[in-house]
Order: sequence, then C-alpha cells, then structure tokens
Amino acid sequence: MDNRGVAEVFDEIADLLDLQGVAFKPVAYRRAARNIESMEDDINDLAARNALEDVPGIGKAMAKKIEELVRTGKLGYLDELRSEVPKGLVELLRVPDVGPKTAVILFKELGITSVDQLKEAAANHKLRGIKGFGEKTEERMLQGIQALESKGRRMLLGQALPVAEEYVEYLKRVEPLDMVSVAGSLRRGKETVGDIDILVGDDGPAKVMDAFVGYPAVADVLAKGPTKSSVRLKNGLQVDIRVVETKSWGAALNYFTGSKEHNVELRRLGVSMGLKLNEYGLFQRDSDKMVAGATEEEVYKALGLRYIEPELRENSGEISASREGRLPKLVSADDIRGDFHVHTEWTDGQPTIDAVVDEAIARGYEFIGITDHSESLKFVGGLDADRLRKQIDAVRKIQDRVGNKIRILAGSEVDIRSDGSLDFSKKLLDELDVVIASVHSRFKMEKAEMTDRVVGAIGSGQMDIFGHPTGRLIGERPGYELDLDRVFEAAKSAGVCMEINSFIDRLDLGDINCRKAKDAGVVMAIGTDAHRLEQMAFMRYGVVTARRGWLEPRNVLNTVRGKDLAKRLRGRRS
DNA sequence: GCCGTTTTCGGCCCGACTGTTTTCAGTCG
Repeated sequence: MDNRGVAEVFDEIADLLDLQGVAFKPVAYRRAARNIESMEDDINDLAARNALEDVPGIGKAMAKKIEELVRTGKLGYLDELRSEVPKGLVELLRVPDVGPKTAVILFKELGITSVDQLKEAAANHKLRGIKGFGEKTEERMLQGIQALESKGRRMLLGQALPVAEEYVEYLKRVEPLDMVSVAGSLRRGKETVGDIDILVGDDGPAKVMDAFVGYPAVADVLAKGPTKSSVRLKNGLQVDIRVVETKSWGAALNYFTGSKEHNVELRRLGVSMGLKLNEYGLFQRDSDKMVAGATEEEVYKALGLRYIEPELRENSGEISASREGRLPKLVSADDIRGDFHVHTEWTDGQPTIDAVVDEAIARGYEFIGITDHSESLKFVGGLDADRLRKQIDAVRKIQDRVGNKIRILAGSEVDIRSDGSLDFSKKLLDELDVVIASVHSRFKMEKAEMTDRVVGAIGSGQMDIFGHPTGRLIGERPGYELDLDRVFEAAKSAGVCMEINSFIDRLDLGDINCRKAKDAGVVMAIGTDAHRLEQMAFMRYGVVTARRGWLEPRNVLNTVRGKDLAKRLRGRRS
C-alpha cells in the first residue's frame, strides 16, 4: 500500500469517528493523513525502518495501524468501525452542507444511507418534517447534490487562474478598491483547484459584495454577507470572496491563501508564543493587543519567521526552514531567459517559426527552442531526417534575419523508441542546438523495462532534456510506470535535465517530483510545449511548478544567459 | 490519538454565514 492508500484509510477512519461523535481523534487522523500524503518518504520504507513515529502526527497507535496496513493491506480497526456505522453514511458527507451530525439525523429519522436516497427525500419534501430542517434546507441539499454530480472534479490551474484574474479585473473596474488579490490554492499555484478565493482589503462602505454577486458569469449566489460571500459560476466553479479592513490585509491574505495545514501550524506556533492568529491580525492572547496584520511579512516576522512564499505554504517543512533561515531563494518569472520547447507549423503546431521567434523577442527572451516532433510520431507529421535538415537551415536563415536580438535553438522533440534508442542518427542530433527526448509510445511497459528504456536514452549522450518525464495528463491518465530515482541518478551523471513541461494539463515534472529531482542534484528545464502562439504564456505555470518544487535559479536551465547556453547544452554531450 | 517555549496530562485553530432557532448548532474554509 502506498502513501495515498494509507491516507485514504485514515480519512475514512476520521469520517467514521466523526459519525460516531468522537471528539479530537478525527482531527488527529486527518492531520496524519495529510502528512503521509504530502511527505516525500515512502510509507513502506518508513515502516520497514521503524521510523513511522518520526512523522509529525503519528504516534504509537497510528504507527501500529500503518504497520498492519502495509503488511496485510487491511486494518482490523477500520473493519470494526465500518461495522459500527451504517453503510453509506460516509458517502453522505460528500454532499456540501451535510456534516456528521446531519448525516446521523438523516439516518435516524428517515433511514437515509445514500446520496440518491437523500436526493429523493429532499425532492419529495420529506426532510421538512425533521426538527431543525425546513424548506431552505431541502433546497440547499438538492443544490449541493447537483453541484456534487456536475462538478465532480477539480479545475486545472491554467483554466482557473485566467477566470479568477478576469473576475478581479471586473471588480476593480466596477468598484474602486484599495487592495484586491487572488488567494487560496490558486495563489499557491496548486496544479488543480477546487474553487477560487478572492480577497479585498477596503476601508470604505462594502459595496463590493453587490458587484461581486452581480458578475455576469454568476449562476447561483450561495451566500452573501457583509464580509463574506460565495457564488457558483456558470462553468460550475465556486468563487468565495472576503472583505477585510486594510489594517488586516496581511493577516487575511495569509489566512485565505492557506494552506489550511500551513495556517494551523502558524496558529499553533502563535499559541506557543502567547499569541492568537486569525484573519484580522496577530494578537496578544491576554490583552488582545494587535501585534501585526497589515502585511504578510510583519505577521511572519512577529512569529519569528522569515517571509514564506505562497507556493511553499503546504506545511512540508517550510516553517522550520523559515525559522532556521534555510528557505530557498525561489526562481521567479524574471529569471527566465527563454523557452526550450515550442512546436510550429512544420509538424502539429500552428505558428510559423518566424511568428514564434517574434513572440519570443516580444517576451524579452534571450533564446527560443524550436522543437518539432520526430519521424516516429507519424500521426502529427513528425519530421524525417530530410525535413529536419531543411528546418535547421530555415532556423539559421531566420537567425540571420533577427541578428543578435535572440538566439534561436534548432532542436527536436525526438522520440525515445521502445529500445531506448533515439529517433535520429547521432550525426543529425549533433547538428542540433537542443534535443528534448520524450516517450510517446508503448506507455504500458513494465516499470523496470520502461526505466531501462529511459535510462538508456539518457545515457546515450545524445539528449539534453528528458521531456514530460512521467507522461501523466492531469485528471486524464496517470503517468507510465517509471523508477524516477533511477532516472534522476542517470540524469545527474549524464548531465541531462528533467523538463518541467508547462502545458496546463501536464505540469510534468510536477511540484513534488521537482523537489525530489533537485535533491538528487538534477537541473530542470522549463518548456511550454506550445502549439499555438498564446500557449507560450504557459511559461508562468512552469515557473509556479518550479517554485512549488523549491527550485532556485541555479536549479533551472532557463536562467542561463543565451550566450552561455551552448556550453551547457553541447558541453553535456561531448 | 497526538503532543510539550504552559504541559507526560489536559489540552487540541478560529470565525462567518445559514437556517430555524428565541440564543445557537452545524458546516465550511
């Protein structure tokens, strides 16, 4: 059983305990689940090393349960709990506005044990007979079930962020606001988000709420108060807004950026210092005197911490790193001098090479990689050796046209064949300025075989960058089976980079694997994989992913000056 | 069930909104 599996078991235990009305234990199990899910170590290794209790939130009792889980794949305690709670009540908790108390009442009063039964009971007005339930409650539950059925999944960062930014622009246009920012998981740059959070800091009369619920894309108003409102957009996305006074801006931005786990740790830290942290500020616990709150920086400082960038706020070691002055100096958009991975009309891209180069110049880049597909990828018109030679010539001509305004890298996204060989001859590959090699076929190979295939390609000395290393598509398909530790080791010794493919449904490597690669001494190369000009803007998602992976400029090849690139690329293959 | 700048026992993060209440419990983030 993997980390995810253990976390799921603990989450179910927490739900079952909640339904039994047990206090505190559910929180403990959920906390442990989050830590297990997000930590880098494999739970099986920890169990084998007897090191489970080193994980925060795991003590003797949980360690024992985990040992049983990894040894047998089952847990007696879970089976016991399941037998004590009517089957189906856990499922009911997934309905918004149905918590443990409500679920138990629904069962006791009406024998409801499934979402379908709840839907039917609410539709037939059976709920209003229960004490404390009324017409509105029936409506809300029906709405909640509908949202559950239609929404289902989270939205990609690259889809939600533009929606959020447009919303913010609208608010600024309609109401003069002192401060406004996107918050929540969107500000942290998580690869998918469940909702959009917007924070407003304003000392004037709170007219912004009317503007907020009056946005044309709003389908439903879920809640509306003077300081807090929620809507659901026509595309199904929920948007929450909070309004605070400007003196509380920093505390509120911190609070609503999360993550929840990060915030809980900060508040615990505050408690230990005799302070109370909430969305209005940091206060002395006894006197209620405000200690900080106007900016995030002063809140962290008053807690004895250095400022922690939003992308790091996952309670995965950033708080202790901050206290000890070990935070990374994260790579930023300003450090990026070019894009390694763009497709053109020569294969399945839309723009001409000229258009890509002009766009790159407009973006202030010092280099741009032209990397179309190779021969094996026939269904997208992959280039054969002849056409690639022609494309190299075309690139050199355009280089003459633009002079020293930008360095154009003639390149290829070349296929890694099943046997680990590359799609072009060594001689041809040596003519290229940059070679990205990727897996596009036979995804279902055994892990060892796939790893041999990739490690073989990396060791060939003919590639610079391993493209979209895991092959996953977010929400669509998991990656192929691959031993990344072995891949990183091979990449380090061969001087090959891992790509951070910035296409919005890839983000591959993802944040956690970026951090692992960095720790393994591997350099990352960000590429947008753009097939249209506007997709070159996906660079921001690659940078955010790098930041979430704790990467510094020196861990990212895109920060190297255009004129120094040749050494870093060709030098690697010599 | 976990944990210790208040602690090996006794706490455990904090506040807004809603609905159906006549003072608040439940849910959510």
